[in-house]
Amino acid sequence: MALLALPAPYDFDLSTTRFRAFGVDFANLWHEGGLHRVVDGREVRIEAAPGGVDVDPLDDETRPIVLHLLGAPFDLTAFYAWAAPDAVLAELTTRFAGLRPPLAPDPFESLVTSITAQQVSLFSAFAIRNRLIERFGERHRHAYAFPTRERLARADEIDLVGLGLSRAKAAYVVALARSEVDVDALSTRPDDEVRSTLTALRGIGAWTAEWFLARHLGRPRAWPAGDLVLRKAASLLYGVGVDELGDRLDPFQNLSAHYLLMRMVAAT
DNA sequence: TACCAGGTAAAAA
DNA sequence: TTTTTACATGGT
Repeated sequence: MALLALPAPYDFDLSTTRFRAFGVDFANLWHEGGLHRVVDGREVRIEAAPGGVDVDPLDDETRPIVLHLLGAPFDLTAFYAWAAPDAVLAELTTRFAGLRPPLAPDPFESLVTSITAQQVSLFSAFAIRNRLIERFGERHRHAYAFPTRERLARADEIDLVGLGLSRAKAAYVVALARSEVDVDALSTRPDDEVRSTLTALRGIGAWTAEWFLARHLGRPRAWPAGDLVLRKAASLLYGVGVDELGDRLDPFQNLSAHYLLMRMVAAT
C-alpha cells in the first residue's frame, strides 16, 4: 500500500458518493471504507489518506488509471475561483469542497453504463448493470472486472434481455461491441467530433455522447443538457432553461454539472 | 395499483 | 417536419 497524492482539496468519501448512492456497484465496489476496482486484471483497493489516497497495489500500471478514476485531471482550483461570483456555485463549491468527479477509466464501459442508465431510475440502472457485470464480467476478490467488449460482442441479445435490459438496449450494447468504432481513439478528438462519431451509432444520442465527454474524457465544457436532473437543477436553482444555464457556465460546464447533481442528490 | 425515473429510435401525424 | 409511442425494472 502506498500514498498516491492528489491536488488539494480532495475529499475521497464525497468524491466516491456515486459508487454508493444508488445501491452497490459491482465494478466500483465500496467495501470496508475503501473503493475496490479491477485495474488491468488486478483488484486495487483505494482508501482515504492524508494528502490523497492509499492505493494497493500502486505501480506504473495502476497509477495512471487510478489517477484518472479519481478525476485527477480536473482543475478544481481554477473552477472554484471562477465559480466565486456565482451565488449558487459559490455555495456548492464551499459545501462540497474537495468533490472531484470520478472518471470512467474505460470508454466501452462508460458507454455501456450510460446505455443502461437511459430513461430508467439510477437504482434500476445499477441493479441491471450489476446483473450484466455478474453474468459477463470477471469476479476478483471483491470487485468484478467490467465485461470486456470482446465478451459482449459474443453475447446473445436474448441473454441481455434476461438481465433486464430492454430489447432495444440489448441490441445497442451488442452492436456497439461488434462495431468497427475505435472508442479509444476518441480521446484525442475534439468534442464535436466525439459527439458526431458517437451519435451516429444506434442507441447513443446526445445525452449519452455528452456524458461520455463528461465522465470518461473529462472535457471541461461537456454539458448533458438533456439530463432530467440537470434540467431540474437549472429550473430549481437558477430559474432558467438548461441551455441558457449551459451558456452561463462556460467554460466549466462539466464540473458545474457535477456540483449541481451532487446538490440534487443531497436534496435540500 | 399506478406512475415516474439522470433517453432513444421508430412510428404516426 | 414535428409529435407521439414503446420500452423494461425498481422505488414509492
